[in-house]
Amino acid sequence: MYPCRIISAPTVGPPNTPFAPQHSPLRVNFFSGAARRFSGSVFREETSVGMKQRLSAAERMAVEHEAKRLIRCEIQGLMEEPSVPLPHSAKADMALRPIGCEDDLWLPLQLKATRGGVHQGKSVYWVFRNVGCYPDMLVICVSLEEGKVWAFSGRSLQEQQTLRITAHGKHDGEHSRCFFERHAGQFAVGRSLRHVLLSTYAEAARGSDSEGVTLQRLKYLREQVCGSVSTEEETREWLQPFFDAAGLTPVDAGCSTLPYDLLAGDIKFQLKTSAWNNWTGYGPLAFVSTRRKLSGGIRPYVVGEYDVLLVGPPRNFETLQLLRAKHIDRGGQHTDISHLLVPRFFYIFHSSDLVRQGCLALDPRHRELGQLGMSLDFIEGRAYKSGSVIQERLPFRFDLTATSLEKAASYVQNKIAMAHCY
DNA sequence: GTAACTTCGCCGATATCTCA
DNA sequence: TGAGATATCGGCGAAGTTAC
Repeated sequence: MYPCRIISAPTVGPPNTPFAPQHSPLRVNFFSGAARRFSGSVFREETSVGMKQRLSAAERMAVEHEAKRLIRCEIQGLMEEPSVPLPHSAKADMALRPIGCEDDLWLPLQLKATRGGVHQGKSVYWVFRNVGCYPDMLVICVSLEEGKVWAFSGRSLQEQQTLRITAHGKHDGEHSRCFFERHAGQFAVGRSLRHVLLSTYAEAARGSDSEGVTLQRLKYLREQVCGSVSTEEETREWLQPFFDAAGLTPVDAGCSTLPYDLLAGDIKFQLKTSAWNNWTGYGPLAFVSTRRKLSGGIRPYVVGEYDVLLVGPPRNFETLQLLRAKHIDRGGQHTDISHLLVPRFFYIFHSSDLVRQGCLALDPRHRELGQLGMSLDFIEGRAYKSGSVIQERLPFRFDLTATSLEKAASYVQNKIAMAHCY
Protein backbone atom coordinates (compact mmCIF):
# COMPACT_ATOMS: atom_id res chain seq x y z
CA MET A 1 0.00 0.00 0.00
CA TYR A 2 0.96 3.63 -0.23
CA PRO A 3 1.06 5.27 3.16
CA CYS A 4 -0.23 8.82 3.04
CA ARG A 5 -1.19 10.76 6.13
CA ILE A 6 -4.68 12.15 6.14
CA ILE A 7 -4.78 15.86 5.45
CA SER A 8 -7.46 18.45 5.00
CA ALA A 9 -7.47 18.94 1.28
CA PRO A 10 -8.64 22.35 0.05
CA THR A 11 -12.29 22.42 -0.90
CA VAL A 12 -14.29 24.42 -3.36
CA GLY A 13 -15.77 27.62 -2.10
CA PRO A 14 -13.36 30.45 -1.27
CA PRO A 15 -12.67 32.16 -4.57
CA ASN A 16 -8.90 32.26 -4.30
CA THR A 17 -8.28 28.67 -3.26
CA PRO A 18 -6.35 26.49 -5.68
CA PHE A 19 -9.46 24.58 -6.67
CA ALA A 20 -11.79 27.49 -6.88
CA PRO A 21 -14.20 27.24 -9.83
CA GLN A 22 -12.56 29.90 -11.96
CA HIS A 23 -9.27 27.97 -11.91
CA SER A 24 -10.83 24.89 -13.35
CA PRO A 25 -10.69 24.71 -17.14
CA LEU A 26 -13.93 22.79 -16.88
CA ARG A 27 -15.76 26.01 -16.32
CA VAL A 28 -14.41 27.27 -19.60
CA ASN A 29 -14.48 24.13 -21.67
CA PHE A 30 -18.00 23.06 -20.75
CA PHE A 31 -19.47 25.91 -22.68
CA SER A 32 -17.08 26.26 -25.55
CA GLY A 33 -16.50 24.57 -28.88
CA ALA A 34 -16.96 20.85 -28.97
CA ALA A 35 -18.65 20.69 -25.60
CA ARG A 36 -21.53 22.80 -26.83
CA ARG A 37 -22.18 20.41 -29.69
CA PHE A 38 -22.77 17.57 -27.25
CA SER A 39 -24.94 19.47 -24.86
CA GLY A 40 -27.79 17.26 -26.00
CA SER A 41 -26.24 14.26 -24.28
CA VAL A 42 -26.17 16.01 -20.94
CA PHE A 43 -29.04 15.57 -18.52
CA ARG A 44 -29.55 16.65 -14.97
CA GLU A 45 -30.03 14.44 -11.97
CA GLU A 46 -31.08 15.40 -8.47
CA THR A 47 -28.69 15.28 -5.57
CA SER A 48 -29.04 16.66 -2.09
CA VAL A 49 -26.82 19.55 -3.05
CA GLY A 50 -28.95 20.52 -6.00
CA MET A 51 -28.89 19.66 -9.67
CA LYS A 52 -25.90 17.67 -10.80
CA GLN A 53 -25.14 17.29 -14.50
CA ARG A 54 -24.32 14.04 -16.23
CA LEU A 55 -21.27 14.78 -18.28
CA SER A 56 -21.15 14.70 -22.04
CA ALA A 57 -18.24 13.09 -23.89
CA ALA A 58 -16.42 16.40 -24.25
CA GLU A 59 -16.97 17.22 -20.60
CA ARG A 60 -15.68 13.84 -19.48
CA MET A 61 -12.64 14.43 -21.65
CA ALA A 62 -12.16 17.84 -20.02
CA VAL A 63 -12.34 16.24 -16.56
CA GLU A 64 -9.68 13.71 -17.50
CA HIS A 65 -7.46 16.35 -19.10
CA GLU A 66 -7.71 18.55 -16.03
CA ALA A 67 -6.74 15.62 -13.80
CA LYS A 68 -3.77 14.92 -16.05
CA ARG A 69 -2.79 18.57 -15.90
CA LEU A 70 -2.82 18.47 -12.10
CA ILE A 71 -0.58 15.41 -12.11
CA ARG A 72 1.77 17.02 -14.63
CA CYS A 73 2.03 20.09 -12.38
CA GLU A 74 2.71 17.82 -9.46
CA ILE A 75 5.60 15.97 -11.08
CA GLN A 76 7.16 19.02 -12.73
CA GLY A 77 10.92 18.97 -12.29
CA LEU A 78 10.84 15.49 -10.77
CA MET A 79 9.35 13.09 -13.26
CA GLU A 80 8.80 13.07 -16.99
CA GLU A 81 6.41 11.60 -19.54
CA PRO A 82 7.47 10.14 -22.89
CA SER A 83 8.04 12.85 -25.53
CA VAL A 84 5.03 11.44 -27.39
CA PRO A 85 2.32 10.65 -24.79
CA LEU A 86 0.58 7.28 -24.82
CA PRO A 87 -2.35 7.04 -27.24
CA HIS A 88 -5.77 7.48 -25.58
CA SER A 89 -6.56 3.92 -26.62
CA ALA A 90 -3.69 2.54 -24.54
CA LYS A 91 -4.57 0.71 -21.36
CA ALA A 92 -2.42 3.05 -19.22
CA ASP A 93 -3.36 6.74 -19.21
CA MET A 94 0.10 8.04 -18.35
CA ALA A 95 3.65 6.71 -18.16
CA LEU A 96 6.16 8.37 -15.83
CA ARG A 97 9.82 8.00 -14.90
CA PRO A 98 12.15 10.15 -12.81
CA ILE A 99 13.95 12.89 -14.71
CA GLY A 100 17.50 11.84 -15.48
CA CYS A 101 16.59 8.18 -15.64
CA GLU A 102 17.87 6.84 -18.97
CA ASP A 103 16.30 3.38 -18.68
CA ASP A 104 13.32 2.62 -20.89
CA LEU A 105 11.27 1.69 -17.85
CA TRP A 106 8.07 3.60 -17.08
CA LEU A 107 5.58 3.63 -14.26
CA PRO A 108 2.12 2.99 -15.79
CA LEU A 109 -0.68 5.07 -14.31
CA GLN A 110 -4.37 4.46 -14.67
CA LEU A 111 -6.14 7.73 -14.04
CA LYS A 112 -9.74 7.86 -12.83
CA ALA A 113 -11.22 11.31 -12.50
CA THR A 114 -14.52 12.73 -11.38
CA ARG A 115 -15.73 16.29 -11.32
CA GLY A 116 -16.82 16.13 -7.70
CA GLY A 117 -18.30 14.05 -4.94
CA VAL A 118 -21.93 13.10 -4.39
CA HIS A 119 -23.41 14.57 -1.22
CA GLN A 120 -25.82 12.24 0.55
CA GLY A 121 -27.11 13.62 3.81
CA LYS A 122 -24.09 14.50 5.91
CA SER A 123 -21.70 12.24 4.04
CA VAL A 124 -20.02 12.59 0.71
CA TYR A 125 -18.69 9.91 -1.60
CA TRP A 126 -16.86 9.71 -4.93
CA VAL A 127 -17.48 7.06 -7.58
CA PHE A 128 -14.81 5.69 -9.93
CA ARG A 129 -15.78 2.96 -12.37
CA ASN A 130 -13.91 0.15 -14.08
CA VAL A 131 -11.01 0.17 -11.65
CA GLY A 132 -10.48 -3.58 -11.50
CA CYS A 133 -8.56 -4.28 -14.71
CA TYR A 134 -5.18 -2.78 -13.87
CA PRO A 135 -3.37 -5.20 -11.52
CA ASP A 136 0.10 -4.08 -12.66
CA MET A 137 -0.51 -0.32 -12.55
CA LEU A 138 -0.87 2.44 -10.01
CA VAL A 139 -4.49 3.67 -10.00
CA ILE A 140 -4.84 7.37 -9.22
CA CYS A 141 -8.33 8.68 -8.44
CA VAL A 142 -8.87 12.44 -8.59
CA SER A 143 -11.86 14.58 -7.63
CA LEU A 144 -11.45 18.01 -9.18
CA GLU A 145 -13.89 20.11 -7.19
CA GLU A 146 -12.50 19.11 -3.82
CA GLY A 147 -8.93 18.69 -5.05
CA LYS A 148 -8.82 15.24 -3.56
CA VAL A 149 -6.58 12.46 -4.78
CA TRP A 150 -6.14 8.83 -3.81
CA ALA A 151 -3.56 6.26 -4.91
CA PHE A 152 -4.16 2.51 -4.98
CA SER A 153 -2.23 -0.42 -6.30
CA GLY A 154 -4.24 -1.88 -9.16
CA ARG A 155 -3.93 -5.27 -7.52
CA SER A 156 -5.82 -4.09 -4.44
CA LEU A 157 -8.78 -3.09 -6.64
CA GLN A 158 -8.70 -6.20 -8.79
CA GLU A 159 -11.78 -7.73 -7.19
CA GLN A 160 -14.09 -4.80 -7.91
CA GLN A 161 -15.48 -2.96 -10.90
CA THR A 162 -16.68 0.19 -9.20
CA LEU A 163 -14.79 1.97 -6.46
CA ARG A 164 -16.90 4.09 -4.17
CA ILE A 165 -14.82 6.16 -1.78
CA THR A 166 -16.82 7.50 1.15
CA ALA A 167 -15.22 10.35 3.11
CA HIS A 168 -13.35 8.84 6.07
CA GLY A 169 -14.61 5.41 4.99
CA LYS A 170 -12.84 2.18 4.15
CA HIS A 171 -11.08 3.52 1.06
CA ASP A 172 -10.39 7.03 2.35
CA GLY A 173 -7.62 6.24 4.79
CA GLU A 174 -3.92 6.68 5.32
CA HIS A 175 -3.21 3.83 2.95
CA SER A 176 -4.68 5.65 -0.03
CA ARG A 177 -5.21 9.35 0.58
CA CYS A 178 -2.78 11.81 -0.98
CA PHE A 179 -2.62 15.53 -1.71
CA PHE A 180 -1.35 17.76 -4.47
CA GLU A 181 1.71 19.41 -2.93
CA ARG A 182 1.53 22.49 -5.11
CA HIS A 183 -1.95 23.26 -3.83
CA ALA A 184 -1.73 22.10 -0.25
CA GLY A 185 0.41 24.99 1.04
CA GLN A 186 0.57 25.15 4.80
CA PHE A 187 -1.98 22.30 5.05
CA ALA A 188 0.49 19.84 3.53
CA VAL A 189 0.88 17.05 6.01
CA GLY A 190 2.14 13.58 5.25
CA ARG A 191 3.09 12.24 1.85
CA SER A 192 2.26 14.12 -1.27
CA LEU A 193 1.23 12.49 -4.52
CA ARG A 194 4.67 13.24 -5.97
CA HIS A 195 6.29 11.26 -3.17
CA VAL A 196 3.90 8.37 -3.77
CA LEU A 197 4.77 8.37 -7.47
CA LEU A 198 8.52 8.57 -6.88
CA SER A 199 8.58 5.97 -4.15
CA THR A 200 6.37 3.60 -6.12
CA TYR A 201 8.75 3.92 -9.06
CA ALA A 202 11.72 3.22 -6.82
CA GLU A 203 10.01 0.24 -5.17
CA ALA A 204 8.95 -1.21 -8.51
CA ALA A 205 12.47 -0.69 -9.89
CA ARG A 206 13.87 -2.64 -6.92
CA GLY A 207 11.12 -5.20 -7.34
CA SER A 208 10.19 -4.85 -3.69
CA ASP A 209 6.87 -4.01 -2.04
CA SER A 210 5.36 -2.53 -5.19
CA GLU A 211 2.04 -4.38 -4.71
CA GLY A 212 2.16 -5.75 -8.24
CA VAL A 213 2.91 -2.39 -9.85
CA THR A 214 5.41 -3.15 -12.59
CA LEU A 215 7.63 -0.82 -14.61
CA GLN A 216 7.16 -1.41 -18.34
CA ARG A 217 8.94 -0.55 -21.56
CA LEU A 218 7.31 2.21 -23.59
CA LYS A 219 6.76 -0.02 -26.62
CA TYR A 220 4.81 -2.45 -24.45
CA LEU A 221 2.60 0.31 -23.00
CA ARG A 222 1.92 1.76 -26.46
CA GLU A 223 0.91 -1.62 -27.85
CA GLN A 224 -1.24 -2.59 -24.88
CA VAL A 225 -4.51 -2.03 -26.78
CA CYS A 226 -7.27 -4.23 -28.17
CA GLY A 227 -7.17 -5.59 -31.73
CA SER A 228 -9.39 -3.01 -33.43
CA VAL A 229 -7.59 -0.17 -31.73
CA SER A 230 -4.23 -1.51 -32.81
CA THR A 231 -5.49 -1.53 -36.42
CA GLU A 232 -6.49 2.09 -35.97
CA GLU A 233 -3.09 2.87 -34.48
CA GLU A 234 -1.38 1.10 -37.39
CA THR A 235 -3.34 3.22 -39.86
CA ARG A 236 -2.48 6.38 -38.01
CA GLU A 237 1.23 5.60 -38.06
CA TRP A 238 1.03 4.67 -41.73
CA LEU A 239 -0.52 8.08 -42.47
CA GLN A 240 2.18 10.02 -40.61
CA PRO A 241 3.92 11.04 -43.91
CA PHE A 242 0.73 12.87 -44.88
CA PHE A 243 0.72 14.85 -41.62
CA ASP A 244 4.42 15.61 -42.11
CA ALA A 245 3.78 16.84 -45.65
CA ALA A 246 0.91 19.03 -44.44
CA GLY A 247 3.02 20.41 -41.59
CA LEU A 248 0.47 19.15 -39.08
CA THR A 249 1.10 17.63 -35.68
CA PRO A 250 -1.94 15.54 -34.84
CA VAL A 251 -2.78 14.77 -31.24
CA ASP A 252 -5.26 12.23 -29.94
CA ALA A 253 -8.77 13.56 -29.42
CA GLY A 254 -8.35 12.03 -25.99
CA CYS A 255 -11.77 10.45 -25.82
CA SER A 256 -13.07 7.62 -27.94
CA THR A 257 -16.66 8.86 -27.75
CA LEU A 258 -15.90 12.09 -29.60
CA PRO A 259 -16.88 12.23 -33.30
CA TYR A 260 -13.26 12.83 -34.31
CA ASP A 261 -10.07 10.90 -33.60
CA LEU A 262 -7.28 13.42 -34.10
CA LEU A 263 -6.87 17.13 -33.67
CA ALA A 264 -4.23 19.03 -35.63
CA GLY A 265 -4.41 22.70 -34.71
CA ASP A 266 -8.14 23.35 -34.99
CA ILE A 267 -8.67 20.76 -37.74
CA LYS A 268 -10.65 17.72 -36.59
CA PHE A 269 -9.74 14.47 -38.34
CA GLN A 270 -11.93 11.39 -38.40
CA LEU A 271 -9.67 8.42 -39.05
CA LYS A 272 -11.08 5.24 -40.59
CA THR A 273 -9.56 2.00 -41.78
CA SER A 274 -11.26 0.54 -44.82
CA ALA A 275 -11.75 -3.20 -45.25
CA TRP A 276 -11.75 -5.55 -48.24
CA ASN A 277 -15.42 -6.20 -48.67
CA ASN A 278 -16.18 -8.04 -51.90
CA TRP A 279 -14.74 -9.14 -55.23
CA THR A 280 -16.29 -7.56 -58.28
CA GLY A 281 -15.76 -8.37 -61.92
CA TYR A 282 -12.72 -6.10 -61.99
CA GLY A 283 -11.17 -7.16 -58.72
CA PRO A 284 -11.51 -6.59 -54.97
CA LEU A 285 -13.22 -3.51 -53.55
CA ALA A 286 -12.87 -2.03 -50.08
CA PHE A 287 -15.60 -0.44 -48.01
CA VAL A 288 -15.53 2.17 -45.28
CA SER A 289 -18.38 2.98 -42.94
CA THR A 290 -19.19 6.67 -42.58
CA ARG A 291 -21.86 6.35 -39.94
CA ARG A 292 -21.86 6.15 -36.19
CA LYS A 293 -24.03 4.16 -33.84
CA LEU A 294 -26.03 6.43 -31.57
CA SER A 295 -28.92 5.80 -29.21
CA GLY A 296 -31.41 6.39 -32.02
CA GLY A 297 -29.74 3.86 -34.31
CA ILE A 298 -27.05 4.15 -36.97
CA ARG A 299 -26.78 7.73 -38.19
CA PRO A 300 -24.44 9.69 -40.44
CA TYR A 301 -22.05 12.18 -38.92
CA VAL A 302 -23.13 15.82 -39.12
CA VAL A 303 -21.14 18.68 -40.65
CA GLY A 304 -18.99 20.21 -37.95
CA GLU A 305 -18.47 16.98 -36.01
CA TYR A 306 -15.22 16.59 -37.94
CA ASP A 307 -13.53 18.51 -40.75
CA VAL A 308 -11.61 15.87 -42.66
CA LEU A 309 -12.20 12.16 -43.16
CA LEU A 310 -8.97 10.18 -43.61
CA VAL A 311 -9.44 6.63 -44.88
CA GLY A 312 -6.50 4.29 -44.55
CA PRO A 313 -5.94 1.22 -46.72
CA PRO A 314 -7.58 -2.13 -45.91
CA ARG A 315 -5.70 -4.39 -43.49
CA ASN A 316 -7.94 -7.47 -43.51
CA PHE A 317 -5.65 -9.42 -45.84
CA GLU A 318 -7.04 -12.81 -44.78
CA THR A 319 -10.44 -11.71 -46.04
CA LEU A 320 -8.84 -10.60 -49.29
CA GLN A 321 -7.39 -14.08 -49.74
CA LEU A 322 -10.76 -15.66 -48.96
CA LEU A 323 -12.50 -13.37 -51.44
CA ARG A 324 -9.95 -14.32 -54.08
CA ALA A 325 -10.40 -18.04 -53.37
CA LYS A 326 -14.19 -17.72 -53.73
CA HIS A 327 -13.74 -15.75 -56.93
CA ILE A 328 -11.58 -18.55 -58.35
CA ASP A 329 -14.06 -21.18 -57.16
CA ARG A 330 -16.72 -19.43 -59.22
CA GLY A 331 -14.52 -19.72 -62.27
CA GLY A 332 -12.87 -16.31 -62.02
CA GLN A 333 -9.34 -15.52 -63.16
CA HIS A 334 -6.31 -16.23 -60.95
CA THR A 335 -5.42 -12.65 -60.02
CA ASP A 336 -2.15 -11.79 -58.31
CA ILE A 337 -2.90 -9.97 -55.05
CA SER A 338 0.59 -10.00 -53.56
CA HIS A 339 1.08 -6.29 -54.37
CA LEU A 340 -2.04 -5.49 -52.30
CA LEU A 341 -0.39 -6.82 -49.17
CA VAL A 342 1.67 -3.62 -49.07
CA PRO A 343 -0.75 -0.73 -48.51
CA ARG A 344 -0.27 2.09 -50.95
CA PHE A 345 -3.29 4.39 -51.29
CA PHE A 346 -5.35 6.43 -48.88
CA TYR A 347 -8.36 8.72 -49.31
CA ILE A 348 -9.02 12.18 -47.93
CA PHE A 349 -12.43 13.84 -47.99
CA HIS A 350 -13.17 17.28 -46.64
CA SER A 351 -16.59 17.49 -44.99
CA SER A 352 -17.91 19.67 -47.83
CA ASP A 353 -17.10 16.93 -50.35
CA LEU A 354 -18.65 14.28 -48.12
CA VAL A 355 -21.92 16.19 -48.10
CA ARG A 356 -21.88 15.98 -51.90
CA GLN A 357 -21.15 12.25 -51.64
CA GLY A 358 -24.19 11.87 -49.39
CA CYS A 359 -22.10 10.58 -46.51
CA LEU A 360 -22.43 13.56 -44.15
CA ALA A 361 -25.62 15.20 -42.92
CA LEU A 362 -25.93 18.99 -43.05
CA ASP A 363 -27.58 19.11 -39.63
CA PRO A 364 -28.96 16.67 -37.04
CA ARG A 365 -32.48 16.94 -38.55
CA HIS A 366 -31.12 15.25 -41.67
CA ARG A 367 -29.52 12.34 -39.86
CA GLU A 368 -31.99 9.99 -41.54
CA LEU A 369 -30.51 10.79 -44.95
CA GLY A 370 -27.38 9.60 -46.59
CA GLN A 371 -25.42 6.43 -47.14
CA LEU A 372 -23.98 4.10 -44.54
CA GLY A 373 -20.57 4.26 -46.15
CA MET A 374 -18.82 3.97 -49.44
CA SER A 375 -16.94 1.51 -51.59
CA LEU A 376 -13.42 2.54 -52.44
CA ASP A 377 -10.86 1.38 -54.97
CA PHE A 378 -7.34 0.64 -53.70
CA ILE A 379 -6.08 -0.83 -56.98
CA GLU A 380 -4.30 1.19 -59.64
CA GLY A 381 -5.36 1.42 -63.28
CA ARG A 382 -8.73 -0.26 -63.06
CA ALA A 383 -11.15 0.18 -65.98
CA TYR A 384 -14.58 1.54 -65.08
CA LYS A 385 -17.93 1.73 -66.71
CA SER A 386 -19.19 5.26 -67.20
CA GLY A 387 -21.00 6.77 -64.24
CA SER A 388 -19.25 4.63 -61.66
CA VAL A 389 -19.41 6.35 -58.27
CA ILE A 390 -16.21 4.60 -57.24
CA GLN A 391 -14.44 6.22 -60.18
CA GLU A 392 -15.81 9.61 -59.10
CA ARG A 393 -14.04 9.13 -55.76
CA LEU A 394 -10.62 8.58 -57.33
CA PRO A 395 -9.67 12.32 -57.24
CA PHE A 396 -9.73 11.96 -53.44
CA ARG A 397 -7.25 9.08 -53.54
CA PHE A 398 -3.58 9.74 -52.79
CA ASP A 399 -0.44 7.71 -52.21
CA LEU A 400 2.78 8.15 -50.22
CA THR A 401 4.90 9.59 -53.06
CA ALA A 402 6.15 13.13 -52.45
CA THR A 403 4.07 14.61 -55.29
CA SER A 404 0.87 12.93 -54.15
CA LEU A 405 1.42 13.86 -50.49
CA GLU A 406 1.93 17.46 -51.57
CA LYS A 407 -1.38 17.37 -53.47
CA ALA A 408 -3.15 15.82 -50.47
CA ALA A 409 -1.77 18.48 -48.13
CA SER A 410 -2.71 21.21 -50.56
CA TYR A 411 -6.27 19.83 -50.91
CA VAL A 412 -6.80 19.88 -47.14
CA GLN A 413 -5.23 23.31 -46.67
CA ASN A 414 -7.33 24.86 -49.47
CA LYS A 415 -10.54 23.36 -48.14
CA ILE A 416 -9.83 24.50 -44.59
CA ALA A 417 -8.93 28.00 -45.82
CA MET A 418 -12.19 28.17 -47.81
CA ALA A 419 -14.19 26.96 -44.82
CA HIS A 420 -12.65 29.74 -42.70
CA CYS A 421 -13.64 32.33 -45.32
CA TYR A 422 -17.28 31.35 -44.83
C1' DG B 1 -28.71 -13.01 -64.87
C1' DT B 2 -24.82 -10.64 -63.50
C1' DA B 3 -21.92 -7.00 -61.94
C1' DA B 4 -21.62 -3.15 -59.10
C1' DC B 5 -22.48 -1.27 -55.06
C1' DT B 6 -24.79 -0.86 -50.38
C1' DT B 7 -26.70 -2.40 -46.13
C1' DC B 8 -27.19 -5.15 -42.16
C1' DG B 9 -25.80 -7.33 -38.27
C1' DC B 10 -22.32 -9.67 -35.60
C1' DC B 11 -17.95 -9.52 -32.72
C1' DG B 12 -15.01 -8.09 -28.84
C1' DA B 13 -13.70 -4.29 -26.08
C1' DT B 14 -14.89 -0.63 -23.22
C1' DA B 15 -17.65 3.00 -20.99
C1' DT B 16 -21.79 4.31 -18.80
C1' DC B 17 -26.24 3.65 -16.58
C1' DT B 18 -29.54 1.48 -13.49
C1' DC B 19 -31.06 -0.88 -9.78
C1' DA B 20 -30.99 -4.18 -5.97
C1' DT C 1 -21.35 -1.27 -3.21
C1' DG C 2 -21.38 -4.06 -7.10
C1' DA C 3 -23.47 -6.62 -10.82
C1' DG C 4 -25.98 -6.71 -14.86
C1' DA C 5 -27.89 -4.09 -18.66
C1' DT C 6 -27.18 -0.94 -22.17
C1' DA C 7 -24.63 2.01 -25.42
C1' DT C 8 -20.93 2.90 -28.46
C1' DC C 9 -16.83 2.03 -30.93
C1' DG C 10 -14.04 0.02 -35.14
C1' DG C 11 -13.69 -3.94 -37.77
C1' DC C 12 -15.55 -7.57 -40.39
C1' DG C 13 -18.19 -10.42 -43.72
C1' DA C 14 -22.33 -12.01 -45.85
C1' DA C 15 -26.56 -10.85 -47.87
C1' DG C 16 -29.43 -7.58 -50.18
C1' DT C 17 -30.50 -4.08 -53.73
C1' DT C 18 -30.05 -1.73 -57.98
C1' DA C 19 -28.94 -0.99 -62.69
C1' DC C 20 -27.84 -2.68 -66.98
